[in-house]
Amino acid sequence: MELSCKSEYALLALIALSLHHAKGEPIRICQISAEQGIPDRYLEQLLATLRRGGFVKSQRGAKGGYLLTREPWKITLLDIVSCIEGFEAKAKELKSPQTVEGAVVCDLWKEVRQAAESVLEKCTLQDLVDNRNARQQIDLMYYI
Amino acid sequence: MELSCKSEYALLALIALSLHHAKGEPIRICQISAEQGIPDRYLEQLLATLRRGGFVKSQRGAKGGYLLTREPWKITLLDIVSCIEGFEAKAKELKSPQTVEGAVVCDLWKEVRQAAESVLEKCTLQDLVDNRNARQQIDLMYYI
DNA sequence: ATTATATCCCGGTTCTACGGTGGGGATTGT
DNA sequence: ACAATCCCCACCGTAGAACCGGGATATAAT
Repeated sequence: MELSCKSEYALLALIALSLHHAKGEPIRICQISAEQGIPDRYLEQLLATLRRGGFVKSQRGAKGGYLLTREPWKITLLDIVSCIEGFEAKAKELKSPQTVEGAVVCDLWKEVRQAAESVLEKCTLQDLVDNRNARQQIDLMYYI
Repeated sequence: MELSCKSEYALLALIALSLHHAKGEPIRICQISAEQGIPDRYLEQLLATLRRGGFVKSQRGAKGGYLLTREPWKITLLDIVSCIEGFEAKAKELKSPQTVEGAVVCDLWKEVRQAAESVLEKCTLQDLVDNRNARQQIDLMYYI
C-alpha cells in the first residue's frame, strides 16, 4: 500500500471533478491543475490511468475535458488508490515465504495492509467532498 | 509507512536474535543470513541501523556477533519499522497543504497511517516469536 | 605476539519507480 | 479552417532499494 504523491494528486483531481459533477460539463486538465497546484502534464497521465480504470471519461476537442463516470458515493477511495498504485502490488505478494519466520512476517504484512485498506474501503469520494465542504464552512467562520 | 524488504529483513533478523536470546551468546551475521536467506552484506547495514537505534549491540572479533539489548517483549514492531524506514518520514508530513482539498486528503493520509501504525504498535517482537513457535508446531503435526 | 575471526566503515553499482517535461498527433466545437 | 483539448510515446533527473568489495579495527584463542 503506497500513499504517494501520485495518489494524492488523483484524489485531488477526483474531488475537483466531483464538485463540478452536478453541472454535467467537462472540466479541462489545466483548470484542475491550476486549482489544485498539480503539474498539468503529470496530471494528464494520472487521468489517463483513471480513465483506463473506468473512473472518468474524457471528451476531446474544444469545450472538452473530463467527467466522472459514476456518482461520487459509488467510488471508494480504495478503488482509486488501487487503480493508481497499479496491480503489480499483487505480484509482490506472490513471493511465498520459504521459512517459518518468513511466513509469520508475511502474515503481519497482510494484517497491516488490511488495516490500511479498510480505512480506504469505508470512505467514498463523496465523503471526501463532504469533509471538504464542512472544512470550508469552518474556514469561512474564522474569516468573518 | 513503508513495508519494504528492508523492514522484513530486519524483523527476520530480530526474530533470529530473539530465539537465541536466552543463551546470551552473540550470533554472527553469516549465521542469520544463512538461516533467513538474507544477503549478508546487506544484513550488515540493517544491523548497523538497528544498533544505532539501540535495539542490538555488537561484539567484535572472534566469537563476536550481535545480541539484543532489551527483552523481546519490550520492543514493539513499530519501534523497529520506524528505526529502519528512517525518520525522514516525519519531514514528509511537514508539507502543509495549501488548499482545502489538500487538507482533507492530508487528514485521510494521517488516518490510514495511524491504522497501519496501530497494528505494529500492538505487536511486540515476542509476539512474533510466539507466532513462529505456534506455526512450527502446526507444521510438525502435518509432518507426522 | 601472532593469527584467525568477526564486526565496522567507507565506498561503489545496478535497478526501479517517482515526479516531471516535451513533442507530435488525433479529435471536436465554433 | 481553426483553435481547443485530449492522446500517446518518449525522455530526464533524482532518490531509494538491494547489493557487493575492500580495508580498518577489535577481540579471542594460540
